[in-house]
Amino acid sequence: MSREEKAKQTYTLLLEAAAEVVGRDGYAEASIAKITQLAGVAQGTFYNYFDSRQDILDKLLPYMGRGMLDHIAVSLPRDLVGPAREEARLEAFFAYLDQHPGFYRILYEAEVFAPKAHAEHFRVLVEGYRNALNRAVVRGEIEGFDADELETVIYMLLAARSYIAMRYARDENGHAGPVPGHVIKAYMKVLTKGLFA
Amino acid sequence: MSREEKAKQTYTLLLEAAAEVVGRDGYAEASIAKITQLAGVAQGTFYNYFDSRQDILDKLLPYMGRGMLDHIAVSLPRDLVGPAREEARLEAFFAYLDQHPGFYRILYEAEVFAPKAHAEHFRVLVEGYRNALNRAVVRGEIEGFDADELETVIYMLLAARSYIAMRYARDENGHAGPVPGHVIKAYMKVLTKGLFA
Amino acid sequence: MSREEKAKQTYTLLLEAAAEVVGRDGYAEASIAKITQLAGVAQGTFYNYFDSRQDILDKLLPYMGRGMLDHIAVSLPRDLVGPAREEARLEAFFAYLDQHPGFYRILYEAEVFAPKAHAEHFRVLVEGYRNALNRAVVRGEIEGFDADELETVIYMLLAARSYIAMRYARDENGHAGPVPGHVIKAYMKVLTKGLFA
Amino acid sequence: MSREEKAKQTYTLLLEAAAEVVGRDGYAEASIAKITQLAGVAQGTFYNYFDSRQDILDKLLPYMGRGMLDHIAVSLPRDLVGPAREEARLEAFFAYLDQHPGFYRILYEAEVFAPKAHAEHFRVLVEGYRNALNRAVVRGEIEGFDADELETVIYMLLAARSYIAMRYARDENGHAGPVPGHVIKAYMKVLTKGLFA
DNA sequence: GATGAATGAGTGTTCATTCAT
DNA sequence: GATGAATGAACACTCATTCAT
Repeated sequence: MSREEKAKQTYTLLLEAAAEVVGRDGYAEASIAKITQLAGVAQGTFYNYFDSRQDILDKLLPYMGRGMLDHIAVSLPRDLVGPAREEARLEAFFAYLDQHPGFYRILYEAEVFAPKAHAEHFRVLVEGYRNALNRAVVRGEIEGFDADELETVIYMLLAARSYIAMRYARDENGHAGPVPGHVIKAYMKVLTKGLFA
Repeated sequence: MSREEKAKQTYTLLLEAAAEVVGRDGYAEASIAKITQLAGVAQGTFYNYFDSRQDILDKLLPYMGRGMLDHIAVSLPRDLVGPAREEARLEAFFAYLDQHPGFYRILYEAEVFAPKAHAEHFRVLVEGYRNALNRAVVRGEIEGFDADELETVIYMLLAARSYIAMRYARDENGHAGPVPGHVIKAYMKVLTKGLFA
Repeated sequence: MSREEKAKQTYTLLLEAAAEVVGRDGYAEASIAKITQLAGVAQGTFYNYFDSRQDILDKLLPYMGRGMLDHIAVSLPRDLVGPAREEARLEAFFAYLDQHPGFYRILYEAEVFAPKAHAEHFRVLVEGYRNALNRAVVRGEIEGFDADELETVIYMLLAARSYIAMRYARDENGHAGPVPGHVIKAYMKVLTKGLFA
Repeated sequence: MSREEKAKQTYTLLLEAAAEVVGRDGYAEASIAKITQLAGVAQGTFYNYFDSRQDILDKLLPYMGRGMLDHIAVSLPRDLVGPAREEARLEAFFAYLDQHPGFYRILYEAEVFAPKAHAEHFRVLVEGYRNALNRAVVRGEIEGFDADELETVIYMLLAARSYIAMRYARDENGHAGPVPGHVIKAYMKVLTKGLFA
């Protein structure tokens, strides 16, 4: 392995270690000592790759977030449209959560501990969703919402994801797990016919 | 003032000070030194009223949450029903937020820093909502959702509140402010007719 | 001992400890750990009395400098005038140095490690000297130097003190000691008749 | 360029870089990282030329000091004698300082950070001065000082140089500059007729 | 019950030095 | 000989908690 490759590897090693520590203990408890010990390098090595503790915390969500978006993009069948497409999107999100149990804390604590990264993550997320919904509008699946209103809807969808994950995708120990079917069903009912009949 | 009254007063003083500090600086930055200084008592005094720093953090959300629920209950016209009742609930929530700018941080950071209190707060919130929605079911305003599904809907409603507050109820400095009308409109459209036509 | 007295005592204890450590090891090697250990208090206690490491370093020279000036003032016979007064001043300085072996390092490293304190110390020193020389001018002991030139002379006198101390008042281990008589004699010869006959 | 020449060049490159860094930031802030970066070599390369950080710091003053002495020797007109020769020496020193703004810090911080080099530098300086003054004695320009006393005078002259440089040869930002004429005049008056008339 | 000085474990960060490539 | 990543000891500083007054 060349020097450059090894450096890249150490960088990733540290990032993965940080992801595990933050996912397990939260940002507040993620000390450099824990991260470097888990990565199997000396504390000083950390500072060859990151400027500060905050620096790696800021890079954590972009790193994981990219993975999540890729997963969802890949999981979504190309030809699926309408409400079914939205349902698939939600299930892909929960599937990713199931495979990456730490992602929930990394994502939702970021508002507090890595606000810039959190804001950027949301910007990207909202932008992607905006394009998806606009295509649905063009296809005639969505009617009667102007652009501003659609943005609010996007926040409602992201919000629902997050709270459903908080309530249903974790057992009493905070570990990840699958989401019951009736949850998805309720979500889809609201999106297709509203709450008030 | 009797000894007991004075003690009660100091207790409340500390709680209010903690609320202000946490609302302004967040849980992580809320040191005993800051809280006691704002309350105008010595650091040692703190430990006559609370077991530990975590103790007061755990009591903060119940204390504030009660205030919020009272505000909403009082604000809701008794005879309002149907979607209009839900709309009034949402606006009462934002009105409370506008008057208590620190509440957003206290509430949403609690998941990280006072998880027990956060869980209990949600239990109470969900319970209240469940009763409200069940009454709507009895009135025939909501149809086709079983009990489990209704719980999911409740989480979606709470989620929407929270994310809308995060996105629309704070200016770029994190200060509170009113929510634009089109946001409420979008929220109500989803609840009354869904997203997909 | 009252609380206040004890606090004052701890403050002085820390200052004395710092003086000893800096005098022995220099500013650069004066760690909080060394200072607090010598003072017999916990590391955290230090920060109840000083804002930072730099803070105590900045206070060291004023604290010691005051002692030195007092010593010289007290040592100088009131009625001594002319060159003999200057000779007595020099010897009083060396006597102080002999009793406070750490003072040399504290004073001369201050230019690097506590520049503000060093500048202020010199300001006070120069001011005092200016008054002394002006009185000698009035007495007719000094002639032919204008105010600007007198200031330069003061710097030459302070310089001589310092370099003589560096060369003659310390043994090979840096410990203090008395200054040989011929040194004083040479100093006085230059001041009374110059170098070039 | 031969291997040996290239090695010599790298050695000098490092020394010059160290001189610039120490002159600008002081010994305490002169890290290997800064020095090697300025020299344009890797950190590891440093240790092919110097044993340690202290090693290069110890070699800095001898390297610069030689330059200063050469400058003074070259500047001094051969046939100048008496007080005028001493005056020329002082002005040559300040001229060197003006051209090498970093030299002041390198020289005067050396007592703290490179004590061996500082002592050796003084030894050389004093030796040179001793020869100069002895020649003046032989020429009959100086009278009434024995050998020991002359050494003290030398220290007084070096001291005056240094303090005058500290006070008059630097602006408020620590940058170098010329010395006012009245300073030289006062210096010469003391040397030719003493302070006390 | 109120006080506030004392405590000490814990943290992020720096940097001279080493050594495999 | 040149490289630069890895090392780990050292340091200043914070803060929840205790306890004698």
